[in-house]
Amino acid sequence: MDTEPRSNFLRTQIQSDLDAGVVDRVVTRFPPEPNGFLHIGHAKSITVNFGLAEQYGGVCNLRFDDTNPEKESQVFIDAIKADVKWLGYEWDGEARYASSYFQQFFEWALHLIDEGKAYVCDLSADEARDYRGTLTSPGKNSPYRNRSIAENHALFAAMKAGEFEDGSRVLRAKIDTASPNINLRDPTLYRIRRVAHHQTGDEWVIYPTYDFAHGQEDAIEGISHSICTLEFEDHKPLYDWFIDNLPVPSRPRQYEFARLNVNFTVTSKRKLKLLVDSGVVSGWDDPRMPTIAGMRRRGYTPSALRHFCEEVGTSRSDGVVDVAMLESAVRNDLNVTAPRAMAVLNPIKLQISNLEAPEVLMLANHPADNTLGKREVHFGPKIWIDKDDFRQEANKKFKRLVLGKRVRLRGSYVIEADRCDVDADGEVTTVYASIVPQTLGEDPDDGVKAKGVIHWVDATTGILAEIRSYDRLFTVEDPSTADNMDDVINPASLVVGQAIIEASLASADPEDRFQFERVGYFVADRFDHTGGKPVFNRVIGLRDTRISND
RNA sequence: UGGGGCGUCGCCAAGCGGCAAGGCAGCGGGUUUUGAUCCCGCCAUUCGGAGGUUCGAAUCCUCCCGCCCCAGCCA
Repeated sequence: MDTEPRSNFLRTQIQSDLDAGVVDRVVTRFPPEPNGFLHIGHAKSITVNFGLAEQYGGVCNLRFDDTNPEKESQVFIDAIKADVKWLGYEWDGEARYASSYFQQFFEWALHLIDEGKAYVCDLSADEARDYRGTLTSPGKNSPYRNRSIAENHALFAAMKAGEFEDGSRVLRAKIDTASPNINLRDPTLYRIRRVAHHQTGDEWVIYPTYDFAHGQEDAIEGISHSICTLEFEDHKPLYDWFIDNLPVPSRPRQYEFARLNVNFTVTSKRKLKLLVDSGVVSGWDDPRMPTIAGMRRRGYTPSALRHFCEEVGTSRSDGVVDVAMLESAVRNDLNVTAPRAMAVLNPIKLQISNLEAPEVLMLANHPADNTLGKREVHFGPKIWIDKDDFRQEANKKFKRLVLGKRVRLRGSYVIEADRCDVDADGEVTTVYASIVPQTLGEDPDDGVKAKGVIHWVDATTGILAEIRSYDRLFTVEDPSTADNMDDVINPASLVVGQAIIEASLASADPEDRFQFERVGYFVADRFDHTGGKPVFNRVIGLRDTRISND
C-alpha cells in the first residue's frame, strides 16, 4: 500500500534538473549531527532525502555532520544508524563523517588565505559580536582584517599546531562586514577547541564551523541536491560563496523546506531533554516521546511513519500538522497488518449456565485477510467480559449486554443475560447468562437478534498481562508556549493496568502488534515483554464513533 | 525599522494564465459476529486584502496587512 508521490517543489525541481541535464544523477544525503536522538522531524528529513533518491533512481548518503566534538558522541551515531535502518532505508556505501574530510577542509582554508579571502582574527567572541553590528546596522571591519597572507598562513598553522588557547583566535572569511545578510559579515571558518573528537581523537585542535564544512562535504560527496530546512536559507549565499571560491569537485545546490511541526508534541532538543531529566518520561525511548525510538517502542510502524511524512507533504510554508493525521496513518497501517486477538481490560465475571463442556474455537486472525490464518481460542463456562459491556438496564442505543437481552460473544455464541450479583457498593461482580442454542456461526432461529457484539476471554485459560495505556503527552496544542511544561503534561498520558488476555498471546514476541478487538492496537513491549510476564503498550485506540449518551 | 521567507477549506496540501486535486478532521447514509474496517454522499462561486494587466488571474504587476527565520567561535 504505497502512497502515490504527490507533486511538491522538490520533485518539480529535481525533475526539471534531470530533464535539463543540470544533473545526471540524484544524490542526496541525510546529515544529522550526532548530538542527540532523532525525532519525528528527522523522520521527515529522512523520508524526504531517501525518498527522493529512491524515486529518481539515485542514492542517499548518511553523513554525520560532526564538526563540534563538544556536543557529540558515538552513542548517538549508533542510535541514529539504528533509527534510519528501522525506518527502512539503506544509505549508499558506508556512513560518512564530516570529520573524515578535515584535512581537505584545512587545505581549502589555506587556499582561501592564499587568495586573500580569509584571515586570522584575534577578536574575542564578545568583541566579535560587537564588531558584527546588528540586524539593522552594518558591522565594522576587524582590526586584523588586513594581515598579510604570510602572517595569516603562519598564524593559522600555529592555530592548528595548538599554539593558541581555546577561543583566542579564529579564522574568518573576508567577505563583507557591512552585508545586510549577517552570515556574510566575515563569518568564522575555524575555531580552536582542545576537545577530543569521537572520530579523530586528538588529531585536531581546530574545528571547522558548519558553514565552512557543509557545502564542501556535499561537494566532496557529489551531492546533487542538498536539502535542509528553512532556517538555513540565509546561509545559502555563504554556501554558494565557498563553492564558488574553492576548487571543489562538484557543484551542489541547496534547497530548503519547512520543518515538520506536530501539535500536542514538542521536538526541541532542550524540551525533550527536560522531559527525560525531570523524570516525566522514562527515557528518550519512552513510548510517549516523539523520538523515533519512542515511537518504535510505542508500536508505530516504519511504514506508518513513512506514509505520514508523505501525506503531510513537503512545502516551504510553516505549519503545524494535526497529530490526528499521524494517528490516522498508524491506524491505517495496523488495521491491515495487525492480527486480531481478545483482551479484557476491566474484567467482570460472566458465568454461563448451559454450556456442557469447554470448547475450542478456531477464530480468524483477521476479518479481511485470511492469509493471517486462524488460531485456537478456548471457550468455557466462566469467561471475563469488560465491565463497560454490561448494564442492568439501558436505552435502545446501547449495543452491548443488558439484563434480559442478548449479545453476541465475538466468534462464539449469542448469550442472554439472566441475572447478576451486585456488591455493597452497587457494583456488578458477576453476570449469569445462558447460551442461545444453535447460535455458533448463525443467528438465533427465534428471530430475536443479538443487540451487538462484545469481546471476552476464557477464565480458565486466559492469562494476566500488564497493560500500559499511553495517550498524548500534552494537554495543549502548543506545549512550547507554556511557561512551565509540567502544567501541560497530560496526567493520563500513561495509565498502567492489567488485563486478562487470551492464551494465544503468550507466544507474542517483543514488538509484535495486535488489535485487541473493540479496544485498540497494542504492541508487546520491546524491552519488558516476556512470554511469562506479558507487557503490552497501547499504540492507539480504535476510532470511536459511539454516541456519548447511550 | 536591515536581510531572507511564507500566506489556497478547521489542519496539512496540489495548482505555475483557461475557470479550486487529495489527505486529516467533521457531518449524513449503507454494509458489518469489532459502535473498527469498508462503501456512498456532503464539506472553499473562492485562493491574506485592495487596486491593476488580460477575453480570462489562486496563478502576472503594484501597494498594503499578517506570520516565520537571522545579530553562536551551535547545527
